[in-house]
Formats: sequence, C-alpha cells, structure tokens
Amino acid sequence: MPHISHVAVQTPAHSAVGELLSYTCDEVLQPGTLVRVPLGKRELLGVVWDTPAAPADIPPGVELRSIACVLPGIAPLSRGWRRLVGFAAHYYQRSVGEIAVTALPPQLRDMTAEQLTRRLAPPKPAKAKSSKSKKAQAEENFEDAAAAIAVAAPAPTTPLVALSAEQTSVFAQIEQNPGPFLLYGSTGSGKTEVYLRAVQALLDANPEAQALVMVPEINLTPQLQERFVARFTPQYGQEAVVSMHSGMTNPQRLKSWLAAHTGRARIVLGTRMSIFASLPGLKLIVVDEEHDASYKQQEGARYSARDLALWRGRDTGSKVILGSATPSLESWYASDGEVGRYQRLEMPSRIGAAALPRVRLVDMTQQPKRIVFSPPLIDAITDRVKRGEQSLILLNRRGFAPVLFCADCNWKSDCPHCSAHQVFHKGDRTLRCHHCGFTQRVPFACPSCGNPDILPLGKGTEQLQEELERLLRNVQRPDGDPARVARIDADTTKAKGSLEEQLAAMHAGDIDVLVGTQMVAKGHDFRRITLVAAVQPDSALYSSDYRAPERLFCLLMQAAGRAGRDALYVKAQGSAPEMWIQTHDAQHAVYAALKRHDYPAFAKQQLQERLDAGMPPYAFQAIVRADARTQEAAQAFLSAATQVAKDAGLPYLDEVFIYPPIPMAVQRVANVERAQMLLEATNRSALLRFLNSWQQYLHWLRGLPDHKGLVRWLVDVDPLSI
DNA sequence: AGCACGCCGACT
DNA sequence: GTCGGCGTGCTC
Repeated sequence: MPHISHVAVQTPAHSAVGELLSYTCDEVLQPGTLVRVPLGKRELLGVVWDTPAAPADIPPGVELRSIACVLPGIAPLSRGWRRLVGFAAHYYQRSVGEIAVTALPPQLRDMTAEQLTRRLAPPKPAKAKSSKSKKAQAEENFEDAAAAIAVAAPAPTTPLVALSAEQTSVFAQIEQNPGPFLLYGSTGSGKTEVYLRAVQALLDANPEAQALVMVPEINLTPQLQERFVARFTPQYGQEAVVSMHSGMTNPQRLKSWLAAHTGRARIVLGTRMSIFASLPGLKLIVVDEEHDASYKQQEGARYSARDLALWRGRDTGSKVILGSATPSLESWYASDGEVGRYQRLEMPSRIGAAALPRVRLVDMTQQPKRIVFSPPLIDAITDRVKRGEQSLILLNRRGFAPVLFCADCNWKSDCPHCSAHQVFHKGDRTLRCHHCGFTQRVPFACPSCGNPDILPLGKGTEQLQEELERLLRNVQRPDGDPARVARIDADTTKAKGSLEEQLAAMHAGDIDVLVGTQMVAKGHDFRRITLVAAVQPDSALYSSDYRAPERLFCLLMQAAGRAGRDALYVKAQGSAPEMWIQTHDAQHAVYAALKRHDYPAFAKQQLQERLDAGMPPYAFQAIVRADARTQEAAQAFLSAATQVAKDAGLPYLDEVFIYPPIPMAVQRVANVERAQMLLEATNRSALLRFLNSWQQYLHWLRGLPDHKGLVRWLVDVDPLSI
C-alpha cells in the first residue's frame, strides 16, 4: 500500500490550490526530504513537510499522483529549518511552499536527479571539450565557480589585533550572557573585530558550530568576506567561509548552500536571503547594521531578515548580535531599561582616537537663492582639493534633473505609464522613469507646444558633478593637476565590477571630489576623506513617511562616519574632518542631535513622538495593498475586504483598527493603479491571528466577478513605510 | 505562475 | 488552408 506525503511546493501565489499538496510514494519519506513532484504538466521541486497516516482534505475528484523522485545525495532539511520556514510563512502571510522553495538555491529547482548526482560526484578529470551536452556545460560552469571561490587563497594566519578596553568588555559580556545583544557602537569603533572574536570563540569551542553573519548589501560582502577568509580559512580550511547573496551565479549559490547544509561551511556571510540558509550547527547570528532597510524584503514574501534572525536565534538557542551605530528605534526600545528584551552593549569610542567629524550646518535661507552649493561649502571643498584631501558629496537623486519643464505651456516630462516624472539623464540624452524603467530620447522641443526651451527642474547627481567641475575648474591639486570630480550612483555602476573599479580609483587618490547617492555612504572605508556634505537633505524632514527622519539621521550619521576615519592621516594633514549640511531648517531636532552625534537623544525624542502618535514600536502594523486596472477597482477590493471581515465576524477584529483605503504615494506604476489600507493593533498576536483568518476571505473575494479588474493583492506585515 | 485548450486575422 | 494572437481554466 502506497504511503502519503504532504509536500510543500511553490503553488501559484493567489490561486485556490492549497499550500501543501498530497502525493503518494512507495516508502515513508522523512520530513525535510527534497523531492520532485508532478503538478499539472510540470515537475516541480518540493520539500516533504509531513507524512500523515491518512490523506487530509483533498478536494473531491482529485486523484493523488506519485512523487516523481527523491533528490539524491542531500540529507533532509532539519526540523529547525522547517520550523523557521513555517514561522515565516505564518507570520508574513505566505504559503509554506513559497518560502521553502525560494529559500533553496535556485539551481535545485530545475535539476533532475541525474544532474544532481553528477554534480555531487567527486570532480572527475577534465574530459574532451568536443560534443558537450548542455548538462556537461552546466557542470563545467559549476566547477569554474568552485575554482573561482577557491582563488581566495589562505593568507598566512593573521595575528589577532589587540582589543580595546571597550571591545574586551563587550566581548566578555557576549561570552557570558545569552543575549540577544544590541551592540551599539559608533562608526569606526571596531564592531567587526568583536564579531570576529565571537565567531572565533564559538568555532574554537565547538567543532560542529556554525555562525551566520549578515550584512545589508551585496556591496559590503567582499570586504567582510576578505576579513573572515583571512582570519578563518588558515585554521578551518577553504570551505569554512562561504557567501550567500543574489549577486552570485547559480552554481556558486548551490555550492555555498551545500557547504552550509552539510556543515562543511562554518561561517556563512550573506545578505537577508541567508537567514534561510540550512545551518544544522547554527549557534551564532550576527546582524550588522541592523537598522538597515535592506533587511526587509520588498517583494514576494516581505520578511524582515533581522526579525527572523531573532526568532531563529531563540528557536535554535543561538546567540544573536545586532550591531549598529544608529540602531532602529525598535531595537533601541527593546534594549531600553526595564523593557529590555535585548542586552544593550555600548562602544562609544572610535578606534585610534579619531575624532567624529565636526558638523557644520549651512543656513540656506541666508545664502543666495537657487544655488546648490553655498559659497562657504565650495570654499571648504576647494581647500580640501588644494591640500590633496578628498570630499564626498551626497545627494539622493540620480540623473541630471528630476523633471523637464516647459515654461510656456507647463508641460512636464511625466511618465506615460506611471504617476511620476521621467528623470532627465543628460549623459545619454534620455528621459527615464525610475519606477517602471520606461526610457525615451529627450525631445528637442516641448512635445506639447513646440517651445524649444525646455528646462531641467531640480538637481540630480549628474548635474552636481557637472556644476562642481565648473566651480572647481581653476582649482589645482598639490601635484598641479586640475581637480577631479567623479560620480558613483546606480547609473555609473550598472556594469559588473564598475563599482569596485570606481572605489579603487577613490582609494588610490585619483579622485578629489566624489558625488554619489547613499550607496557610497555605507560601509566604505575611504581614508583620505576629510569632508562629507549633504547638499539637500531637507526633503526627508517633511516626508509623509513617519520613518523618514530616522532614516535621514542614520544616513547622515553614517555619512559623517566616512570622514576622517584615519586618525593618523588626519593628524598629519592637520585638517579636522567635517560634515557639512545645507538646510533651510537649521533648528530642526534631527540636525541638533546630529551636531552633537547624539543618537540616544535623537532616539528618545523620536520614541516619544511614536508613543504620542501610537506608532511602532508601541503599535503593530500591516498593510494590505491592491493593484488593479483602475484606482476604483483597487479601493473597491480593499473596502470589500474590510466589509467581509466584519460580516464574517473574524476573530480579534475588535482589536484591529482598519483604516480606509487610500491611493499609494506613487499611485500608478507601469499602468497599474495601486491602493493600500493600513491595519493597526496594540497586540501583535491579535493582528497576526486576524490576518491569518482573513486570508481565505481575501482569496475568495478575488475570485468574485466584482473584482475582475484586480491584478493582485498582497499583505505587508511590519511595513517599513506607509 | 505556467501551460494547456480554444476560437479568430495575415501569411506560405 | 495553417501559424499564432492572448482569453480562461486547471494544477495534489
């Protein structure tokens, strides 16, 4: 008699097909086993979830099919991993199958048992290159990737750096206490060294133990990887340190995943996706720059890798270290005094006694109108160039100008598919929509009235670079060469490796002034920068998003951290590091706190505002979003959803406040109208239970003829912006 | 989401 | 007469 397995497969996101599908199989399969199963005309990767005694509620008339095969050579995924996936699915309102399958390396999805067997086999001597099958080609790519990873050859054992008194005490606290920890340490205080020590202590003490170290962005993994490889591969071998992020090729990802799954990898470094790595020996999780918004997935399952790290840590008995110079208000609150779910550890000093930069506010109301660079700022930059020092100019807007404008007829370069302007990119003479990607040639004259004088309105990084080149055209570096201005943003770094190239030029001192978006404010260690300037940061202060001030503060603190990182250099040069901020609101609390480098004061003030307004972390939120052909249809679905919740008398409805539907800030993207509805509760589990019971009604509503115009709906639990 | 089946316009 | 457009229907 055949046995039954419930298998988690990636079923269509919004269809009636249940999340676990029943299949027959000849033998009892252990939960966690990777299998391939038929679904319709396709064969999909699945994970055996449980093996019930009797088949569960299968719709009438559905014949059970048999599991196609078990993926050979891969041990079943652990209970711990399945608990994590199950929790994430439940918490973020997605199917188990979707989370489980997307958490696995993509290559496993479309590999047959035969291909996998070949891949797992020990490397064979190279075969003749002729008559290569597609399969063999893939295999070769895989071996190449393996070789590429192995290139990072073991350096001679790096001697341990002596810890500062602060580091020593923090490290001791981590060793002696269960955590979770919030490591609050200013930029340059040496948090990474503490992570390294914690990992080292763990690996030395426990030959099975594994550590997961997460960073917000792919860009930050190479430097971190270098440090971890140098520190650990001499002792623990080539495969001890692996990376996991979306920038890797599929064969690389599979290799890293297998190394972690089998326990050969002792340390996994990665971006948010690595929270789902299979780590049977997991004992330590580090979340560096824990406040960073990149930890929240913004599509598909909208999980927070930081929050899941805390859950996974608790579930598996692993220590969790959250690190930041500007913690999220949630984490700060959770580590505050009596509330204290986390233990707060502080490292206020910069290593090497480098001073934090002096913050200089330029009151733009006292400066000439309509200028981007105030004269005093230009003077300061000029001085830096003459002394051979570097400056970093930050502006959070790509392109030359955010919009083109016709003064005669008021025409603006609106995107035909979105409720947004098309941005003017002067370099390639295009108008580009940053929401849907729609690109056009810049018109020679106003498309509406024919006026040849269409004007760029506002400034982007491209224009800043151009303007700086003009303003500094007569300024010479110490070597007599003219000042060099460069720009780093998403446009200049599209090509693979170009970011690294440009960063290298900056490090080499080939560049005097660097203009960039926030991507340069993060993590990069430029030793010769003594001036950082934010030219137009005010807009975040007046944003409708209540988290905007917090993000601005973090960004500016982080940017300030770029200046004067090298104390010896600063000392030799004799110029004090400075952070310049041009503002029309010099009295603003955000800037006042920044001037004193006073995160605690800023956090206290922000938390008070949150408390008064009943916002997180004092309340819990979720957003339901609807995308439809028309705004009316999108809102109608959300209204109907609210109504059905009331009609059905869903549990915990009285503890959840449902706001009316509103259009999103960018209402239309790629010809799809978007609306959203905010849900709020003072009790997290009430909100969660309500959402869970609501979900089936949302599925049901979607199928109704009244909601034909609906394209999709989605739930975002703990949204980052509303 | 895929991948089918199914019913109407421009091509060899 | 076919090739192919994407409307709608199903998948343990």
